[in-house]
Amino acid sequence: MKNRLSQRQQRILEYIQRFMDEHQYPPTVRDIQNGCEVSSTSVVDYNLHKLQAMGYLRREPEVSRGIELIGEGLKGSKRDIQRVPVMGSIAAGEPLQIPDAPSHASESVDTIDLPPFLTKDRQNLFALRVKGTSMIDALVADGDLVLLEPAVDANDGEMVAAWIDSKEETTLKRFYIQGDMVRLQPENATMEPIMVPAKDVSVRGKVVGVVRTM
Amino acid sequence: MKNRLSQRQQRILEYIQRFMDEHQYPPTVRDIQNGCEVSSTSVVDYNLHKLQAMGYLRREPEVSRGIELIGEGLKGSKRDIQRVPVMGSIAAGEPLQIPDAPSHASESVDTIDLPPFLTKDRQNLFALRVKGTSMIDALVADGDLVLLEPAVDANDGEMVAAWIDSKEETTLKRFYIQGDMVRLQPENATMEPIMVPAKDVSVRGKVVGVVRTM
DNA sequence: GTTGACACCGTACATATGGTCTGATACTCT
DNA sequence: AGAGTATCAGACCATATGTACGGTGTCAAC
Repeated sequence: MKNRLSQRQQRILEYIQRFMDEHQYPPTVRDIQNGCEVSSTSVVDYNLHKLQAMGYLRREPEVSRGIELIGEGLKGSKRDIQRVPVMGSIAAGEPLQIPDAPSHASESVDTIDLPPFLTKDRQNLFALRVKGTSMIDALVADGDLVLLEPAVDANDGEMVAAWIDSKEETTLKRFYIQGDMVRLQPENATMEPIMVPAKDVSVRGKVVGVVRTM
Repeated sequence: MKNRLSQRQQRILEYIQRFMDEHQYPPTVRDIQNGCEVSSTSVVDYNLHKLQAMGYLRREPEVSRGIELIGEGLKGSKRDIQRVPVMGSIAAGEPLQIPDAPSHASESVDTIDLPPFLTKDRQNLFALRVKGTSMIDALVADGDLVLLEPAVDANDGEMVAAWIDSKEETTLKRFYIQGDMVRLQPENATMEPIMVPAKDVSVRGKVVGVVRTM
């Protein structure tokens, strides 16, 4: 299976995206035919099969307009939004559950929908509501929503959500390795850094975004 | 025209929302018929006409699945996202155009899509990219995206984008009225407030959100 | 009672639409 | 050149789907 899009497939894909931005529903095979200057429905059908095989879209057989863009096919589309869970609050010292296996069973958690300019291809994001002012100097305020990408590791200076064994809590801090210790640095002049053995701390996620509403 | 939804119309509306969240396309009249336990397609058609007249949705005649949710009908739907223009940068002193009449003609501007948890019913929002550190102490950093609601007025202490006649520029500051003067207060210890006559300053928008990506 | 508006039902119909078949054309590879 | 593959054109069919039309029961107004 060739993995590159032919010019025609590219055009069809863009047409579908454009169509779905304008209307709230997908185009028909014949819409695509006209919109992309194809002379036959069968050609469209043929290429849609190809696009489906390449994972750009899914089709519901026998269903008019039964086209769903998925994966790569969503890029650039208005509809490329991710629903991410708000896992609770952080820095208030409460234990925090992190989605390991996608715990989609628990419908109870809040979710928010994020547009692509916030997610930027990252997968399995989750969000936390910040409690407290420990990161105030890093421009993260009480009540802000921080967006995290799951991670088990971090580079010096990155802002992470980290689990501290001894305290049995997850906290939002900057991460620095110092020998076999880890320094968790709050960004608040009135607070002291936390030093813990590297083996007693585990990174849960890196902060990739901050959102504040007023 | 009655303006309340009947129980059946309520149910149909919710069904359409649910259907469009699950699939990427709207339901057919018969989907609705089954999903809402209606015994006839014509009843669905009848109620869809009603919903359309009440402004909950739009229908494209003769088009299968030609249902678009609009206005109130979008509430609670995953698709309730607003596309807002990024009008440029602010606080760097460049003149800044603000959308008065919807200048949708200018396709050149960047846009971002905002989910409902950020927009919260507000209309005609626009965004600006922050240049500089004048609001650093208000936790707005260089490079942040601020979300603004058009306004011609502000209360003391609100963060606004304001046009200053004498300087011919728009700037992001906190807004305070002092007699017939206006104090535009930067939130940066190294910067001085700007005092201008009230008649020479016009508020363009209030900040309603801040977004930062890393 | 009669009327009329309203919500609902059952059905029939036209067409919008996806799928398929047949064959043709271009391109690669041997 | 010949085999093989990818692509395309046009026609055709089955069905998915929007819509029209006639009819029923209810309820309030007159």
